Amino acid sequence: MGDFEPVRIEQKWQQAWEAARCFAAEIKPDKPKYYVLEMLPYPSGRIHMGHVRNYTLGDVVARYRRAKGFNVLHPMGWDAFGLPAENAALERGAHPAEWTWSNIASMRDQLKSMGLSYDWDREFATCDPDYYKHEQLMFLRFIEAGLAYRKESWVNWDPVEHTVLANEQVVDGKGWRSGAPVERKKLSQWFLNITRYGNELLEAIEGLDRWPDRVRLMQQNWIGRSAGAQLRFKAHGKAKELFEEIEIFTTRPDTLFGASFLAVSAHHPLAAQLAGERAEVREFIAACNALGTSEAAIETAEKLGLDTGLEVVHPLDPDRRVPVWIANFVLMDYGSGAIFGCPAHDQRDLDFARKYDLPVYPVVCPPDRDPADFDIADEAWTGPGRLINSGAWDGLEIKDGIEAAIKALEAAGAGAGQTVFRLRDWGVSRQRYWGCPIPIIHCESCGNVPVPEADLPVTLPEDVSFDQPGNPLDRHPDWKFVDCPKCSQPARRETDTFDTFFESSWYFLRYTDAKSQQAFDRQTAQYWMPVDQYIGGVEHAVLHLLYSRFFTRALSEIGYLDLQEPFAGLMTQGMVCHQAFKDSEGNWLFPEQVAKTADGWVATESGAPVSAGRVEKMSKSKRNVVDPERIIQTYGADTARLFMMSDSPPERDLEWTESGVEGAHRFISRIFKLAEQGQALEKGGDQQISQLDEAGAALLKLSHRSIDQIATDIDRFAFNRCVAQLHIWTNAIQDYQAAADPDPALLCEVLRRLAVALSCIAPHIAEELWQAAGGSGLVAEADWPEVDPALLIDEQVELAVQVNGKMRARLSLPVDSAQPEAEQAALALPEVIRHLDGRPAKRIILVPNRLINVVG
RNA sequence: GGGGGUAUGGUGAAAUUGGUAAACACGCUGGAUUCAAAAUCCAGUGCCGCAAGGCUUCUCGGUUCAAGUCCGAGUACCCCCACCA
Repeated sequence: MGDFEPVRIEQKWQQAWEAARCFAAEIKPDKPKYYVLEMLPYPSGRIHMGHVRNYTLGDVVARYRRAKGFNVLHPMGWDAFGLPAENAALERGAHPAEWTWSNIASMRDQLKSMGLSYDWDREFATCDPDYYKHEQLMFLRFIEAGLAYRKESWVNWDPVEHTVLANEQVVDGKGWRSGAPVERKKLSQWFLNITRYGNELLEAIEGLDRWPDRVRLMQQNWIGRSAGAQLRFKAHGKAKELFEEIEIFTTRPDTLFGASFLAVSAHHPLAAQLAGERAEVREFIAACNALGTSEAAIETAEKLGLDTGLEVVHPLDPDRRVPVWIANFVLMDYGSGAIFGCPAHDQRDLDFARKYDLPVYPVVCPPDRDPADFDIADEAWTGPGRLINSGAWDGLEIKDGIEAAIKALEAAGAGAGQTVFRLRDWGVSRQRYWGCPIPIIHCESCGNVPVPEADLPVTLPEDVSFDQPGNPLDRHPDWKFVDCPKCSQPARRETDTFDTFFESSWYFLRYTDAKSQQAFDRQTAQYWMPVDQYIGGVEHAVLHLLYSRFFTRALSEIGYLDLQEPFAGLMTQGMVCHQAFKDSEGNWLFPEQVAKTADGWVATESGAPVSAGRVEKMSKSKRNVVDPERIIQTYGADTARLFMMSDSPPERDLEWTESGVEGAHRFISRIFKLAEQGQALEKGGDQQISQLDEAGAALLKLSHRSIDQIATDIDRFAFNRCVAQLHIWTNAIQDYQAAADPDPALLCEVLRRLAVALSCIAPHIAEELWQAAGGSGLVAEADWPEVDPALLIDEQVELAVQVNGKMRARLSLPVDSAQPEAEQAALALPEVIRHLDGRPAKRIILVPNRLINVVG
C-alpha cells in the first residue's frame, strides 16, 4: 500500500460518499428521525478552528445516530447577510454579493475537505432572494397578526456602523461588533412583539431539560420577570396644571408608607414638559444624556437629581404630600420610567435622600430589633422583617404586606398588581444595504403600506455605491421611488433592511424542505422538527436562541406550523484557544513564527527572545491563530477532527497545541498500519470465529465492551472518554496481533467493529480499515455493532479491601459474591489481620463487586 | 452591586454520581534501533522516602464505615447581567 497520504485517501472517500449519496435525507416513516444542526456560519471567507470544532462535534453525533438506525437530517448553509460584506465593498470595491458568494464557494470547499456528513442538496444562503422572499411574506403576516409594528422610539445608535442595534446587541454600552459607544437617538423603527411571549418564553425554559443550565439561566435573567404593583400618584397644587397623575412601578408596594420622594427619568414626558419652560431642567437633562452608559461610568456616576418643586399626593394617605424629582438613575424604558423612593429600604434611594436631605421613614423592622428604637443610619435595610409605621399593615411579614398593599391600592382605585419584564420588543430595522429589504411602502396619504404579495420579493438593487457612510439604499437614485400600491400616488420605499438575526431565526425550518416554493412545507417541517441536537457557541445564549424560540411561536401563531420550541437539545461548545506571543517591540507573532528552545521562546527568523503570553481565544488581532486548511493539508482532516475530540470535554475551552495534533496524527497513522496489516489477513467471510484462546477471548470481550462504552460516551457527549477507549482498544489489538498465533477471522471481526466506532470521529481512515477488514459497502452506511450482553460480565472481579476506611489490599472474588464469602476471604487476608491488630471486626460493609470495608 | 460556574500530577484530563483518585493522552526520563537524527518500539513517571511505609483532589471545619464527590465558612480565577425600582 505504501506511505500514508491522508489527503489522497480522504478525497477518495469523500468522492465515494458523494457518489453513494450516503447523507441525503428524506422522510422515512419506518425509522425514528434525528435532526442534528450546527449554527450556520457567516461566510467570512475562510473557516477557523472554532468552525472545525463545532462541525466536528455535530458530525460525530450525526454519523453515530445514522449508525444507530436513525433517519438523520444534517444540513449546512450560510448566514450570508451582514456588515462585513459592506465593509469589504468599502475597502476593496467588491460588490457585497460578489464578495459573499465567492467566500461561500471557498468555505464550502474547505468544509468539504473536512469530510462532514452533510446533505449538501439542502444548502442555501440567506442572501438569496429565494430565501429572503419568504421572510418578507412572514413579516407582512406578522403585521396582520399584530406581531410587527412601527413606532418612534429611543434607539441604540452605533455611530461606526451607522445603524440601530437591538438591546441584545449592546454590550457594556458598546456596539457588539464595532465596540463603539452607543448613542441614544430617536427614530421610527419596525419592532417584533417578542414581549407578547415574555411569559411563555420564560415558563417554557423549565421544559428545556436538554439545554445547559447556564443558558437557561441567562435567558431567564434576560427576560427578567418581576412581580410587583403599578400605582398612581395624583397631582397636588400647581402640579395639577401640568399633569393629572404619575404612574410608577414597584416590586415593594409594602414599603409605600416609607415613600419620601417620587423620581422620574430624564426622558419621562413630564421632564420633557418641564424642559420647555425651565432652563435648569434642560441643563439637567443634557447632563444626564452626556453621561456614558459604560460600566465604569455607572460605577462612578453620582446619583443626581433635580427638585421640580411639584408635589403629588400619597395614594393611601390624602394628607401626605410627596415631592417630585427628576433623577439620573431612573430609566425610562423599564417599568413606567418613574419610581417612588423609599430610602429606608433601598440603598440607592437612601444615598439619594442623604444627598438631598430628604426624610427617611423606616417601615420594615428586622426580626431581631425593637421597632421602638429601630433607625436607619447609612445602610438601607433590605432584609426580612415586619412592617411598622404603616397603619393597618403593621406587624405583617413583607410577603403579606405586598398582598395587603395591592388590595388597598385596588380598593382605592390607585393601582393594581403588575408584572413587568426586562425583555423589550425586538427592533429589527437596520440602516444598511446588505440585508433583507423590509417590504413596506411609505405613502403620504395611506401611511405604511405593505408591498402586495404579488410584487414580492423586494430585491436589493445591484447598482449601489459605498463611497460614503450611511445607507446606500437611501442614496440610490431611483430604487426607493415607487407608487403607492393603494392610491397610486408617488410614494417611497422603506430603505431599512432587517437585522440579520431575522434570517437565522427560521433557517432551521427552511432546511427541512429547502427547495419548497413556500418558506417550508408544514407537514415536512412537522416531521423533522424540533431539532434534536443543536450545537454552537454560548455567545448566542440570549440573541439567536431567544429570537428563534420567539419566531417558532410567532410562526405557529400565524399558521405556518404547530410547534413551541425549535431546539429540543442544545450543546454549547467552548472556545478554541492558543498561546499568544509578543516580540520585544510588542508586536504579536503567529505561532509559526516562534519556536521553543532550551532558553525559552524565540522568533524563528531573528532568534530574538519572545514573550509567551496567556492561552486565550484564537483571534486575528493577537495572531494566536492556526489555519485549519494548513492542518488538513499537512495531517489530514481525520487528525484535526480527532484532536478536537480528544482532550477537553466539548463545553470547555480547548487549547490547540502542536504536540497534541501530532499525538492525534500518530494515532491515525497507527490505524493506517492496522488497515495495511488487515489487508493481508484471510477474511472471515461466513466462517465462524474458531475456538478462541485466552488472548482472543479477552480481545473479543474488550471489543464488545468498547462498543458499548463508546456508545454511552457519545450519548453523553463525553467524546474525550470515547477517544481514550479507542486508544485502549487499539493498543490491545496491536498487542494481540504481535503476540503468537493471532486468529485472522477474529482480527477482521474486531477491526470491523473498531472501524464503525472510529467512523464517527475519523471517518476517512475508518473506511480504509473497514475495507481492509472485509467490511461490505461503506462504513458510513454500516450499522452500529451489536453488543453481546454476556461478554459485558466478568466471572472474577477485584474488590478493594479497606480496614477502617483505609485501602489495605485487593481481593479477587467470583462476581456477585455474597456477604459471608466476601467477609471470610477478607478477614483471612494478612493485611487485614495486621491492621486489625487483634481487634475483632465490629462491622463489615460490602459494596458488591466493588469494595469491602472492615471496621474494627 | 446581583446571579452563576470552576478549582484534581509538569500539562489536557478521567473517576460507573458517596465506594480502589490520577484511566487515556501530551510532556519528561531511561533503553532498543540508527554512522547520526527523525520516525518507530520497550520500560518508567502524583509527592516524600534507600526501604517498610506515609502523604495527596484550593484552604479550614463538619456529616459518614467510607468524601474529589454531600453540608458550612473562606480564598483564587472565569462567565453572564447590571443605576431593573
